[in-house]
Amino acid sequence: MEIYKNEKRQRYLEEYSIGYLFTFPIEEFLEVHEYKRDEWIIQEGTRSDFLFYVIEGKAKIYVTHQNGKVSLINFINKDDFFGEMELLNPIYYTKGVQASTKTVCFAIPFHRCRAKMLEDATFLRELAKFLSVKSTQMAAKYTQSLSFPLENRLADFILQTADGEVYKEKHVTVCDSLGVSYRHLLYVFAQFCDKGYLQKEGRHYRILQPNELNGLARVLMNE
Amino acid sequence: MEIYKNEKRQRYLEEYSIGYLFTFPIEEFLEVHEYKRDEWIIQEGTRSDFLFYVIEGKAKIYVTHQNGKVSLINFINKDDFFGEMELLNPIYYTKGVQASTKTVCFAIPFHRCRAKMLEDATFLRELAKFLSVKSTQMAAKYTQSLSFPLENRLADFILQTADGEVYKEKHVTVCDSLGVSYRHLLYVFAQFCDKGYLQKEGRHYRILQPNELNGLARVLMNE
DNA sequence: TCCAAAATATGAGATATCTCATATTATTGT
DNA sequence: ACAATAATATGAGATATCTCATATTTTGGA
Repeated sequence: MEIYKNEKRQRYLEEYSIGYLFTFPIEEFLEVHEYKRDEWIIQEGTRSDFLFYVIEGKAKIYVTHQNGKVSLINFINKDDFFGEMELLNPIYYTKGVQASTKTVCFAIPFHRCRAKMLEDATFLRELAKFLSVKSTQMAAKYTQSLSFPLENRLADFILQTADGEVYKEKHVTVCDSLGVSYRHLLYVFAQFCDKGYLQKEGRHYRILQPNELNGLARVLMNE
Repeated sequence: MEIYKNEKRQRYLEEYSIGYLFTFPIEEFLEVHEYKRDEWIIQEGTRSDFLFYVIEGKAKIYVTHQNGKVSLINFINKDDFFGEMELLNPIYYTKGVQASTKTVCFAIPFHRCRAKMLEDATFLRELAKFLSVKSTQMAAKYTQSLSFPLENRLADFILQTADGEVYKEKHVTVCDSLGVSYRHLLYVFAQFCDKGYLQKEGRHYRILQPNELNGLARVLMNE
Protein backbone atom coordinates (compact mmCIF):
# COMPACT_ATOMS: atom_id res chain seq x y z
CA MET A 1 0.00 0.00 0.00
CA GLU A 2 1.25 3.42 -0.89
CA ILE A 3 0.04 6.76 0.47
CA TYR A 4 0.29 9.63 -1.96
CA LYS A 5 1.79 12.80 -0.54
CA ASN A 6 2.27 16.41 -1.55
CA GLU A 7 1.95 17.14 -5.27
CA LYS A 8 0.74 13.65 -6.18
CA ARG A 9 -1.92 13.77 -3.49
CA GLN A 10 -2.87 17.27 -4.57
CA ARG A 11 -3.22 16.20 -8.18
CA TYR A 12 -5.68 13.45 -7.21
CA LEU A 13 -7.67 15.76 -4.96
CA GLU A 14 -8.14 18.12 -7.86
CA GLU A 15 -8.80 15.57 -10.55
CA TYR A 16 -11.33 13.54 -8.57
CA SER A 17 -13.03 16.09 -6.44
CA ILE A 18 -15.61 14.70 -4.05
CA GLY A 19 -16.25 17.98 -2.30
CA TYR A 20 -19.80 17.95 -3.65
CA LEU A 21 -20.58 14.95 -1.45
CA PHE A 22 -20.02 17.00 1.69
CA THR A 23 -21.15 20.27 3.15
CA PHE A 24 -17.98 20.77 5.15
CA PRO A 25 -14.53 21.03 3.54
CA ILE A 26 -13.36 17.45 3.28
CA GLU A 27 -10.17 17.89 1.23
CA GLU A 28 -7.83 18.57 4.10
CA PHE A 29 -8.76 15.24 5.73
CA LEU A 30 -8.50 13.02 2.67
CA GLU A 31 -5.69 10.54 2.36
CA VAL A 32 -5.02 9.03 -1.03
CA HIS A 33 -4.16 5.32 -0.88
CA GLU A 34 -2.97 3.10 -3.69
CA TYR A 35 -3.27 -0.67 -3.45
CA LYS A 36 -1.68 -3.21 -5.76
CA ARG A 37 -3.60 -5.94 -7.52
CA ASP A 38 -4.56 -8.72 -5.06
CA GLU A 39 -3.56 -6.64 -2.06
CA TRP A 40 -5.95 -6.74 0.90
CA ILE A 41 -7.33 -3.29 1.63
CA ILE A 42 -9.27 -4.48 4.67
CA GLN A 43 -8.51 -7.73 6.47
CA GLU A 44 -11.55 -9.81 7.31
CA GLY A 45 -12.46 -9.61 10.97
CA THR A 46 -10.28 -6.63 11.82
CA ARG A 47 -11.28 -3.08 12.62
CA SER A 48 -10.95 -0.54 9.83
CA ASP A 49 -10.37 3.13 10.62
CA PHE A 50 -11.33 4.70 7.34
CA LEU A 51 -14.27 5.29 5.14
CA PHE A 52 -13.11 4.56 1.59
CA TYR A 53 -14.21 6.00 -1.72
CA VAL A 54 -12.88 4.36 -4.88
CA ILE A 55 -11.54 6.65 -7.57
CA GLU A 56 -9.64 4.20 -9.77
CA GLY A 57 -9.68 0.44 -10.13
CA LYS A 58 -11.93 -2.18 -8.63
CA ALA A 59 -12.11 -4.47 -5.64
CA LYS A 60 -13.98 -7.43 -4.19
CA ILE A 61 -15.69 -7.97 -0.85
CA TYR A 62 -15.21 -11.44 0.62
CA VAL A 63 -16.50 -13.36 3.59
CA THR A 64 -15.22 -16.69 4.87
CA HIS A 65 -17.75 -19.15 6.28
CA GLN A 66 -17.19 -21.53 9.13
CA ASN A 67 -17.04 -24.47 6.74
CA GLY A 68 -14.12 -22.82 4.97
CA LYS A 69 -16.13 -21.84 1.92
CA VAL A 70 -15.43 -18.33 0.68
CA SER A 71 -18.09 -16.09 -0.83
CA LEU A 72 -17.47 -13.09 -2.99
CA ILE A 73 -20.25 -10.81 -1.78
CA ASN A 74 -19.89 -8.01 -4.23
CA PHE A 75 -17.68 -6.08 -6.59
CA ILE A 76 -16.70 -2.52 -5.72
CA ASN A 77 -16.14 -0.08 -8.55
CA LYS A 78 -15.19 3.50 -9.18
CA ASP A 79 -17.35 5.92 -7.17
CA ASP A 80 -18.42 3.31 -4.65
CA PHE A 81 -18.00 3.65 -0.91
CA PHE A 82 -16.80 0.90 1.36
CA GLY A 83 -16.11 0.77 5.07
CA GLU A 84 -19.43 2.54 5.71
CA MET A 85 -20.68 -0.25 7.97
CA GLU A 86 -17.91 0.49 10.42
CA LEU A 87 -18.79 4.17 10.28
CA LEU A 88 -22.43 3.63 11.15
CA ASN A 89 -22.38 0.55 13.38
CA PRO A 90 -20.23 0.38 16.48
CA ILE A 91 -20.19 -3.41 16.35
CA TYR A 92 -19.65 -5.07 13.04
CA TYR A 93 -17.90 -8.14 11.71
CA THR A 94 -15.72 -6.62 9.01
CA LYS A 95 -15.62 -8.31 5.62
CA GLY A 96 -12.39 -8.62 3.69
CA VAL A 97 -11.80 -6.25 0.78
CA GLN A 98 -9.25 -7.13 -1.88
CA ALA A 99 -8.11 -5.03 -4.82
CA SER A 100 -8.67 -6.87 -8.10
CA THR A 101 -6.70 -4.31 -10.09
CA LYS A 102 -4.44 -1.51 -8.98
CA THR A 103 -6.86 0.58 -6.97
CA VAL A 104 -6.72 4.16 -5.77
CA CYS A 105 -9.06 5.33 -3.01
CA PHE A 106 -9.74 8.34 -0.92
CA ALA A 107 -9.48 7.24 2.71
CA ILE A 108 -11.39 9.37 5.21
CA PRO A 109 -10.11 8.83 8.77
CA PHE A 110 -12.84 8.14 11.31
CA HIS A 111 -11.04 9.74 14.21
CA ARG A 112 -10.98 13.12 12.52
CA CYS A 113 -14.21 13.06 10.54
CA ARG A 114 -16.75 10.66 12.02
CA ALA A 115 -18.61 13.33 13.98
CA LYS A 116 -18.63 15.77 11.06
CA MET A 117 -19.83 13.13 8.61
CA LEU A 118 -22.62 11.96 10.87
CA GLU A 119 -23.94 15.51 11.08
CA ASP A 120 -23.72 16.29 7.38
CA ALA A 121 -27.05 15.97 5.60
CA THR A 122 -25.52 16.15 2.13
CA PHE A 123 -23.14 13.32 2.83
CA LEU A 124 -25.73 11.24 4.67
CA ARG A 125 -28.18 11.63 1.80
CA GLU A 126 -25.61 10.37 -0.70
CA LEU A 127 -24.64 7.55 1.59
CA ALA A 128 -28.27 6.53 2.14
CA LYS A 129 -28.82 6.56 -1.62
CA PHE A 130 -25.76 4.40 -2.14
CA LEU A 131 -26.87 1.99 0.57
CA SER A 132 -30.40 1.74 -0.74
CA VAL A 133 -29.11 0.77 -4.17
CA LYS A 134 -26.69 -1.70 -2.66
CA SER A 135 -29.34 -3.28 -0.52
CA THR A 136 -31.68 -3.57 -3.49
CA GLN A 137 -28.96 -5.20 -5.52
CA MET A 138 -28.19 -7.68 -2.77
CA ALA A 139 -31.88 -8.51 -2.45
CA ALA A 140 -32.03 -9.10 -6.20
CA LYS A 141 -28.97 -11.34 -6.17
CA TYR A 142 -30.38 -13.22 -3.22
CA THR A 143 -33.74 -14.00 -4.75
CA GLN A 144 -32.19 -14.73 -8.14
CA SER A 145 -29.81 -17.23 -6.63
CA LEU A 146 -32.77 -18.99 -5.05
CA SER A 147 -34.97 -18.92 -8.10
CA PHE A 148 -32.74 -19.70 -11.06
CA PRO A 149 -30.17 -22.32 -11.97
CA LEU A 150 -26.58 -21.45 -12.75
CA GLU A 151 -27.29 -21.39 -16.48
CA ASN A 152 -29.26 -18.15 -16.15
CA ARG A 153 -27.06 -16.48 -13.60
CA LEU A 154 -23.90 -17.32 -15.52
CA ALA A 155 -25.32 -15.96 -18.76
CA ASP A 156 -25.97 -12.70 -16.96
CA PHE A 157 -22.53 -12.69 -15.38
CA ILE A 158 -20.81 -13.29 -18.72
CA LEU A 159 -22.63 -10.42 -20.38
CA GLN A 160 -21.99 -8.09 -17.44
CA THR A 161 -18.28 -8.73 -17.26
CA ALA A 162 -17.37 -9.38 -20.90
CA ASP A 163 -14.90 -7.05 -22.54
CA GLY A 164 -16.59 -6.52 -25.87
CA GLU A 165 -17.21 -9.99 -27.23
CA VAL A 166 -14.46 -11.61 -25.19
CA TYR A 167 -15.01 -13.03 -21.72
CA LYS A 168 -11.90 -13.26 -19.55
CA GLU A 169 -12.87 -13.77 -15.92
CA LYS A 170 -11.05 -16.34 -13.84
CA HIS A 171 -13.13 -19.42 -13.14
CA VAL A 172 -12.06 -19.54 -9.51
CA THR A 173 -13.37 -16.04 -8.86
CA VAL A 174 -16.65 -16.81 -10.55
CA CYS A 175 -17.12 -19.88 -8.37
CA ASP A 176 -16.87 -17.74 -5.25
CA SER A 177 -19.13 -15.13 -6.75
CA LEU A 178 -21.93 -17.34 -8.04
CA GLY A 179 -21.52 -19.83 -5.23
CA VAL A 180 -21.04 -22.97 -7.29
CA SER A 181 -18.38 -25.62 -7.43
CA TYR A 182 -15.59 -25.37 -9.94
CA ARG A 183 -16.71 -28.62 -11.44
CA HIS A 184 -20.22 -27.49 -12.07
CA LEU A 185 -19.14 -24.15 -13.49
CA LEU A 186 -17.08 -25.95 -16.11
CA TYR A 187 -19.99 -28.20 -16.98
CA VAL A 188 -22.13 -25.20 -17.78
CA PHE A 189 -19.36 -23.52 -19.75
CA ALA A 190 -19.02 -26.73 -21.74
CA GLN A 191 -22.77 -26.68 -22.41
CA PHE A 192 -22.60 -23.08 -23.64
CA CYS A 193 -19.80 -24.05 -26.01
CA ASP A 194 -21.69 -27.14 -27.19
CA LYS A 195 -24.72 -25.05 -27.97
CA GLY A 196 -22.54 -22.58 -29.85
CA TYR A 197 -23.15 -19.62 -27.56
CA LEU A 198 -19.45 -19.40 -26.71
CA GLN A 199 -16.22 -20.49 -28.29
CA LYS A 200 -13.13 -21.22 -26.30
CA GLU A 201 -10.02 -19.29 -27.28
CA GLY A 202 -7.03 -20.21 -25.17
CA ARG A 203 -8.13 -19.32 -21.69
CA HIS A 204 -10.77 -16.87 -22.80
CA TYR A 205 -14.16 -17.34 -24.40
CA ARG A 206 -15.57 -15.52 -27.40
CA ILE A 207 -19.26 -14.72 -27.32
CA LEU A 208 -20.75 -16.01 -30.57
CA GLN A 209 -24.46 -15.74 -29.79
CA PRO A 210 -25.07 -12.85 -27.42
CA ASN A 211 -28.80 -13.04 -28.08
CA GLU A 212 -29.05 -16.55 -26.74
CA LEU A 213 -27.19 -15.53 -23.59
CA ASN A 214 -29.38 -12.50 -23.35
CA GLY A 215 -32.46 -14.65 -23.43
CA LEU A 216 -31.12 -16.69 -20.52
CA ALA A 217 -30.11 -13.58 -18.57
CA ARG A 218 -33.29 -11.65 -19.20
CA VAL A 219 -35.49 -13.98 -17.21
CA LEU A 220 -33.62 -12.91 -14.06
CA MET A 221 -34.74 -9.37 -14.29
CA ASN A 222 -37.83 -7.40 -13.72
CA GLU A 223 -36.32 -4.26 -12.36
CA MET B 1 -57.03 -0.35 5.16
CA GLU B 2 -58.15 2.05 7.83
CA ILE B 3 -56.77 5.50 8.57
CA TYR B 4 -56.96 6.51 12.21
CA LYS B 5 -58.30 9.99 12.85
CA ASN B 6 -58.63 12.42 15.71
CA GLU B 7 -58.34 10.89 19.20
CA LYS B 8 -57.28 7.46 17.97
CA ARG B 9 -54.58 8.97 15.77
CA GLN B 10 -53.53 11.22 18.62
CA ARG B 11 -53.23 8.28 20.99
CA TYR B 12 -50.89 6.46 18.61
CA LEU B 13 -48.78 9.56 18.02
CA GLU B 14 -48.25 9.84 21.74
CA GLU B 15 -47.72 6.18 22.51
CA TYR B 16 -45.25 5.53 19.71
CA SER B 17 -43.43 8.78 19.37
CA ILE B 18 -40.87 8.88 16.57
CA GLY B 19 -40.08 12.53 16.98
CA TYR B 20 -36.56 11.60 18.04
CA LEU B 21 -35.87 10.33 14.51
CA PHE B 22 -36.32 13.82 13.08
CA THR B 23 -35.05 17.29 13.69
CA PHE B 24 -38.17 18.98 12.38
CA PRO B 25 -41.62 18.42 13.90
CA ILE B 26 -42.93 15.35 12.10
CA GLU B 27 -46.11 14.69 14.09
CA GLU B 28 -48.39 16.97 12.14
CA PHE B 29 -47.59 15.10 8.90
CA LEU B 30 -47.97 11.57 10.16
CA GLU B 31 -50.87 9.44 9.06
CA VAL B 32 -51.65 6.31 11.03
CA HIS B 33 -52.67 3.39 8.83
CA GLU B 34 -53.97 0.02 9.91
CA TYR B 35 -53.83 -2.97 7.58
CA LYS B 36 -55.55 -6.31 8.06
CA ARG B 37 -53.78 -9.63 7.96
CA ASP B 38 -52.90 -10.58 4.35
CA GLU B 39 -53.77 -7.12 3.06
CA TRP B 40 -51.36 -5.65 0.52
CA ILE B 41 -49.83 -2.44 1.84
CA ILE B 42 -47.90 -1.79 -1.36
CA GLN B 43 -48.76 -3.43 -4.67
CA GLU B 44 -45.79 -4.80 -6.57
CA GLY B 45 -44.85 -2.61 -9.51
CA THR B 46 -46.88 0.43 -8.49
CA ARG B 47 -45.74 3.76 -7.14
CA SER B 48 -46.00 4.30 -3.40
CA ASP B 49 -46.42 7.81 -1.99
CA PHE B 50 -45.43 7.21 1.60
CA LEU B 51 -42.49 6.33 3.71
CA PHE B 52 -43.73 3.78 6.23
CA TYR B 53 -42.60 3.06 9.76
CA VAL B 54 -44.04 -0.01 11.46
CA ILE B 55 -45.31 0.42 15.00
CA GLU B 56 -47.33 -2.78 15.46
CA GLY B 57 -47.47 -6.08 13.64
CA LYS B 58 -45.32 -7.49 10.88
CA ALA B 59 -45.19 -7.71 7.13
CA LYS B 60 -43.43 -9.41 4.24
CA ILE B 61 -41.69 -8.05 1.14
CA TYR B 62 -42.30 -10.07 -2.01
CA VAL B 63 -41.05 -10.04 -5.56
CA THR B 64 -42.43 -12.01 -8.49
CA HIS B 65 -39.99 -13.35 -11.06
CA GLN B 66 -40.60 -13.70 -14.76
CA ASN B 67 -40.89 -17.47 -14.42
CA GLY B 68 -43.76 -16.99 -12.00
CA LYS B 69 -41.74 -17.96 -8.94
CA VAL B 70 -42.33 -15.75 -5.94
CA SER B 71 -39.60 -14.83 -3.46
CA LEU B 72 -40.13 -13.54 0.03
CA ILE B 73 -37.25 -11.09 0.25
CA ASN B 74 -37.53 -10.15 3.87
CA PHE B 75 -39.69 -9.80 6.93
CA ILE B 76 -40.52 -6.32 8.22
CA ASN B 77 -41.02 -5.88 11.95
CA LYS B 78 -41.83 -3.23 14.50
CA ASP B 79 -39.54 -0.20 14.17
CA ASP B 80 -38.56 -0.99 10.59
CA PHE B 81 -38.91 1.43 7.70
CA PHE B 82 -40.21 0.50 4.30
CA GLY B 83 -40.83 2.49 1.16
CA GLU B 84 -37.45 4.17 1.62
CA MET B 85 -36.28 3.12 -1.84
CA GLU B 86 -38.99 5.20 -3.41
CA LEU B 87 -37.97 8.13 -1.24
CA LEU B 88 -34.33 8.04 -2.32
CA ASN B 89 -34.48 6.76 -5.88
CA PRO B 90 -36.59 8.44 -8.51
CA ILE B 91 -36.79 5.23 -10.55
CA TYR B 92 -37.45 2.02 -8.74
CA TYR B 93 -39.33 -1.19 -9.34
CA THR B 94 -41.49 -1.38 -6.23
CA LYS B 95 -41.71 -4.68 -4.40
CA GLY B 96 -44.96 -5.90 -2.92
CA VAL B 97 -45.49 -5.55 0.82
CA GLN B 98 -48.11 -7.67 2.55
CA ALA B 99 -49.20 -7.54 6.18
CA SER B 100 -48.75 -10.93 7.85
CA THR B 101 -50.64 -9.86 10.96
CA LYS B 102 -52.77 -6.84 11.66
CA THR B 103 -50.24 -4.06 11.13
CA VAL B 104 -50.22 -0.43 12.17
CA CYS B 105 -47.78 1.99 10.51
CA PHE B 106 -46.97 5.63 10.47
CA ALA B 107 -47.22 6.77 6.86
CA ILE B 108 -45.21 9.86 5.97
CA PRO B 109 -46.46 11.46 2.75
CA PHE B 110 -43.74 12.23 0.23
CA HIS B 111 -45.44 15.24 -1.23
CA ARG B 112 -45.38 17.08 2.07
CA CYS B 113 -42.17 15.80 3.62
CA ARG B 114 -39.71 14.56 1.00
CA ALA B 115 -37.73 17.79 0.88
CA LYS B 116 -37.65 18.14 4.65
CA MET B 117 -36.58 14.55 5.19
CA LEU B 118 -33.81 14.75 2.62
CA GLU B 119 -32.35 17.73 4.44
CA ASP B 120 -32.59 16.31 7.94
CA ALA B 121 -29.28 14.90 9.20
CA THR B 122 -30.85 13.16 12.18
CA PHE B 123 -33.34 11.31 10.01
CA LEU B 124 -30.82 10.54 7.29
CA ARG B 125 -28.39 9.13 9.84
CA GLU B 126 -31.03 6.79 11.23
CA LEU B 127 -32.08 5.80 7.75
CA ALA B 128 -28.50 5.12 6.69
CA LYS B 129 -27.99 3.00 9.79
CA PHE B 130 -31.14 1.06 9.05
CA LEU B 131 -30.11 0.55 5.43
CA SER B 132 -26.61 -0.54 6.33
CA VAL B 133 -27.97 -3.21 8.64
CA LYS B 134 -30.47 -4.30 6.03
CA SER B 135 -27.85 -4.49 3.33
CA THR B 136 -25.55 -6.51 5.61
CA GLN B 137 -28.39 -8.89 6.40
CA MET B 138 -29.21 -9.36 2.73
CA ALA B 139 -25.55 -10.01 1.97
CA ALA B 140 -25.46 -12.60 4.73
CA LYS B 141 -28.61 -14.31 3.48
CA TYR B 142 -27.24 -14.28 -0.04
CA THR B 143 -23.93 -15.89 0.77
CA GLN B 144 -25.54 -18.35 3.18
CA SER B 145 -28.00 -19.47 0.56
CA LEU B 146 -25.10 -20.16 -1.77
CA SER B 147 -22.93 -21.90 0.77
CA PHE B 148 -25.21 -24.12 2.82
CA PRO B 149 -27.89 -26.70 2.14
CA LEU B 150 -31.43 -26.26 3.32
CA GLU B 151 -30.76 -28.32 6.42
CA ASN B 152 -28.68 -25.52 7.95
CA ARG B 153 -30.80 -22.62 6.80
CA LEU B 154 -33.99 -24.29 7.95
CA ALA B 155 -32.57 -25.03 11.39
CA ASP B 156 -31.77 -21.34 11.71
CA PHE B 157 -35.20 -20.33 10.45
CA ILE B 158 -36.97 -22.63 12.90
CA LEU B 159 -35.07 -21.25 15.85
CA GLN B 160 -35.58 -17.66 14.72
CA THR B 161 -39.32 -17.96 14.27
CA ALA B 162 -40.28 -20.50 16.93
CA ASP B 163 -42.68 -19.40 19.63
CA GLY B 164 -41.00 -20.87 22.69
CA GLU B 165 -40.52 -24.51 21.85
CA VAL B 166 -43.31 -24.64 19.29
CA TYR B 167 -42.78 -23.89 15.61
CA LYS B 168 -45.88 -22.77 13.72
CA GLU B 169 -44.90 -21.18 10.41
CA LYS B 170 -46.78 -22.09 7.28
CA HIS B 171 -44.81 -24.31 4.95
CA VAL B 172 -45.84 -22.35 1.89
CA THR B 173 -44.40 -19.13 3.29
CA VAL B 174 -41.17 -20.83 4.22
CA CYS B 175 -40.79 -22.17 0.69
CA ASP B 176 -40.93 -18.64 -0.70
CA SER B 177 -38.58 -17.40 1.97
CA LEU B 178 -35.89 -20.05 1.77
CA GLY B 179 -36.36 -20.53 -1.94
CA VAL B 180 -36.99 -24.26 -1.99
CA SER B 181 -39.75 -26.46 -3.32
CA TYR B 182 -42.54 -27.54 -1.04
CA ARG B 183 -41.55 -31.13 -1.63
CA HIS B 184 -38.00 -30.66 -0.52
CA LEU B 185 -38.97 -28.64 2.52
CA LEU B 186 -41.12 -31.53 3.73
CA TYR B 187 -38.30 -33.99 3.14
CA VAL B 188 -36.06 -32.01 5.46
CA PHE B 189 -38.78 -31.63 8.08
CA ALA B 190 -39.27 -35.39 7.94
CA GLN B 191 -35.51 -35.85 8.48
CA PHE B 192 -35.57 -33.56 11.50
CA CYS B 193 -38.43 -35.59 12.95
CA ASP B 194 -36.67 -38.88 12.19
CA LYS B 195 -33.58 -37.69 13.97
CA GLY B 196 -35.69 -36.60 16.92
CA TYR B 197 -34.94 -32.88 16.67
CA LEU B 198 -38.62 -32.11 16.13
CA GLN B 199 -41.90 -33.78 16.87
CA LYS B 200 -44.99 -33.16 14.86
CA GLU B 201 -48.04 -32.01 16.78
CA GLY B 202 -51.03 -31.50 14.55
CA ARG B 203 -49.86 -28.85 12.16
CA HIS B 204 -47.15 -27.53 14.42
CA TYR B 205 -43.80 -28.92 15.44
CA ARG B 206 -42.38 -29.16 18.94
CA ILE B 207 -38.65 -28.57 19.25
CA LEU B 208 -37.24 -31.50 21.21
CA GLN B 209 -33.53 -30.99 20.67
CA PRO B 210 -32.77 -27.28 20.31
CA ASN B 211 -29.07 -27.95 20.71
CA GLU B 212 -28.92 -30.10 17.63
CA LEU B 213 -30.72 -27.45 15.61
CA ASN B 214 -28.43 -24.87 17.08
CA GLY B 215 -25.43 -26.81 15.89
CA LEU B 216 -26.81 -26.83 12.37
CA ALA B 217 -27.68 -23.13 12.50
CA ARG B 218 -24.44 -22.01 14.07
CA VAL B 219 -22.31 -22.89 11.08
CA LEU B 220 -24.12 -20.19 9.10
CA MET B 221 -22.87 -17.43 11.27
CA ASN B 222 -19.68 -15.61 11.83
CA GLU B 223 -21.07 -12.17 12.39
C1' DT C 1 15.67 -20.06 -14.13
C1' DC C 2 13.22 -23.22 -11.55
C1' DC C 3 10.02 -24.71 -8.09
C1' DA C 4 5.86 -24.38 -5.55
C1' DA C 5 1.48 -22.80 -5.65
C1' DA C 6 -2.58 -21.56 -8.16
C1' DA C 7 -5.55 -22.27 -11.89
C1' DT C 8 -7.45 -25.22 -15.34
C1' DA C 9 -9.44 -29.59 -16.85
C1' DT C 10 -12.07 -34.02 -16.77
C1' DG C 11 -14.20 -38.43 -14.97
C1' DA C 12 -17.14 -41.01 -11.73
C1' DG C 13 -20.24 -41.37 -8.27
C1' DA C 14 -23.11 -39.18 -4.65
C1' DT C 15 -26.75 -36.05 -2.94
C1' DA C 16 -29.54 -31.94 -2.73
C1' DT C 17 -33.19 -30.29 -4.86
C1' DC C 18 -36.90 -30.04 -8.45
C1' DT C 19 -41.09 -31.35 -11.15
C1' DC C 20 -45.20 -33.54 -11.58
C1' DA C 21 -49.03 -36.37 -10.22
C1' DT C 22 -52.34 -37.31 -6.89
C1' DA C 23 -54.83 -37.30 -2.09
C1' DT C 24 -56.34 -35.47 1.99
C1' DT C 25 -57.29 -31.87 5.07
C1' DA C 26 -58.08 -26.85 6.45
C1' DT C 27 -59.92 -22.31 5.52
C1' DT C 28 -62.72 -18.89 3.51
C1' DG C 29 -66.43 -16.53 1.28
C1' DT C 30 -71.26 -16.58 0.23
C1' DA D 1 -73.62 -25.07 5.66
C1' DC D 2 -71.30 -25.82 1.30
C1' DA D 3 -68.42 -25.26 -2.35
C1' DA D 4 -64.14 -23.39 -3.80
C1' DT D 5 -59.61 -22.47 -2.71
C1' DA D 6 -55.42 -22.94 -0.12
C1' DA D 7 -52.48 -25.78 2.50
C1' DT D 8 -50.66 -30.19 3.67
C1' DA D 9 -48.87 -34.72 2.44
C1' DT D 10 -46.40 -38.44 -0.15
C1' DG D 11 -44.42 -41.17 -4.11
C1' DA D 12 -41.55 -41.58 -8.27
C1' DG D 13 -38.45 -40.07 -11.37
C1' DA D 14 -35.48 -36.33 -13.23
C1' DT D 15 -31.70 -32.93 -12.94
C1' DA D 16 -28.76 -29.48 -10.87
C1' DT D 17 -25.08 -29.46 -8.21
C1' DC D 18 -21.41 -31.35 -5.12
C1' DT D 19 -17.30 -34.11 -3.65
C1' DC D 20 -13.28 -36.30 -4.53
C1' DA D 21 -9.55 -38.02 -7.27
C1' DT D 22 -6.23 -37.05 -10.56
C1' DA D 23 -3.59 -34.64 -14.41
C1' DT D 24 -1.93 -30.70 -16.89
C1' DT D 25 -0.85 -25.96 -17.47
C1' DT D 26 0.14 -21.33 -15.88
C1' DT D 27 2.07 -18.05 -12.72
C1' DG D 28 4.72 -15.72 -9.06
C1' DG D 29 8.50 -15.55 -6.29
C1' DA D 30 13.36 -17.10 -4.51
